[in-house]
Amino acid sequence: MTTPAPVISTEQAMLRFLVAAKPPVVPPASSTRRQILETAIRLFAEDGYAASSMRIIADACGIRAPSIYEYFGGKPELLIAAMTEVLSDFQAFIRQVVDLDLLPEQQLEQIVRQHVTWQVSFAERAGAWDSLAAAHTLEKHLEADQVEVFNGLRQLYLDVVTSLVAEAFPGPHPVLRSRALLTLCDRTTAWAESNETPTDQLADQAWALGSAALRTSF
Amino acid sequence: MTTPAPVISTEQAMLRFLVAAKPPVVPPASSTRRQILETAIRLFAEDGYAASSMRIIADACGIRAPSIYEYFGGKPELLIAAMTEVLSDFQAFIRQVVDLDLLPEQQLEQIVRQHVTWQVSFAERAGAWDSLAAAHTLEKHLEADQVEVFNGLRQLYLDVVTSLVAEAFPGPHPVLRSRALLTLCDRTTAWAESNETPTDQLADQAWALGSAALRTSF
DNA sequence: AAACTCACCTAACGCATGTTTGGTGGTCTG
DNA sequence: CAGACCACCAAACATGCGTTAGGTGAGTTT
Repeated sequence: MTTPAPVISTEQAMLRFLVAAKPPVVPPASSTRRQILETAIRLFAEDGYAASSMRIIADACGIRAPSIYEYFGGKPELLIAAMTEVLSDFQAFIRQVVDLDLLPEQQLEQIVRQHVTWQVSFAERAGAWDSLAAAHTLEKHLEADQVEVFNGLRQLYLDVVTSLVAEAFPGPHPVLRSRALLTLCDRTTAWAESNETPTDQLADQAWALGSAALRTSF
Repeated sequence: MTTPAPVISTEQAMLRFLVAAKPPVVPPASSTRRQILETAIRLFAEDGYAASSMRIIADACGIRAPSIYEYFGGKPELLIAAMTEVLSDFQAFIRQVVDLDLLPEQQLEQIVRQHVTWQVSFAERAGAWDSLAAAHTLEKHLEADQVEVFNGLRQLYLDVVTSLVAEAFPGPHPVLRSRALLTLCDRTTAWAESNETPTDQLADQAWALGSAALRTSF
């Protein structure tokens, strides 16, 4: 299942990541469609796929279930659209701070801070404490080939982070250390001792914990 | 929702944790009951609550759905039994290495290693990559008061770890740093670059990453 | 041997689900 | 003003769900 994970060059990883920015295939254009999508994102993340029936999603939008079929082919398709929307949004947000001219450690810090910032906004958008755990749960309901598409997109991001970690914090197990760093980014929001902790402070904490852990020698 | 999290003394936290070891209220005694319980643990963790119907669970045990009602009052009760079993098993396993005479840092290392070891065995038992994420998803299907019971038990463990962290690695935000440490314990298994990585090595990695992060100064 | 217990079963219940059919009313367009 | 289009809907469908009722047959007890 897992390969020995060759670490590609930072430049190559970043270029691949940047190039994956495609305009959405179907422009939204309809506000009802948009509302259904946002509601689905929130309910799927909060309550899970099975617990969010088409009727419940529709009611939350002020419409009836059959109307959803005007915009989406069915429930699985709605799930794919919701997950695609979230993943694309995340990667576009990260792309804003990708800069080939930054030093590796500075680039890594920028990405960590942007990641934490996005996570805070996702928690507000979807009411979910952990976007990655939610995604993993939801993927149980998808076909294997669709899961591969999402994993491929995530891998582009993981490659960027891994190559930066390997450059900025040389040492063994760069993949494992990258995953640890990204988990800190995903979860720091949920660990906050108060809901009013400012985002900047959460980003500080994630980077402090993460950069310390990255200096680990095994 | 969250209090300023007073850190209680290590001794007090450990005693509370140890004292919570009660014999199960209902002795299993029946092998069919045991098989249903283990199957439910696996399917709930792998596929989720809604996707694991009574018929599917029963079929996996070689019986028919109504027979489950000979041993459990219903599906929610089966879920509670499954989660109680897993949480009790985990805490009993941790209890084996709780030792009031150890130095805080040594005690913490023992607990981290035991935690990682348990996580590996849980992954084999239930096919799930993250017991805590699975638990959080499943708790959506429980009544609030039952969730509180589980949270109370988890808090006993978190208190032990937090007090040890505060003693062994003095600094601000002991609760946040403890949660980060425990997340490393939960997830290191899933990050392994191969499924054949020996448990000892996973424990090494978790403790290396964790103890490095704990030295963080904010 | 009769009575009882036990583990399990088949059949069926009411209900919620995803989805399809066949509209309805309003707004543009000729 | 007729007709096309659009966004939406009520009603119905087959299916699968958790659960209950009632029964069967083997093993034990009296």
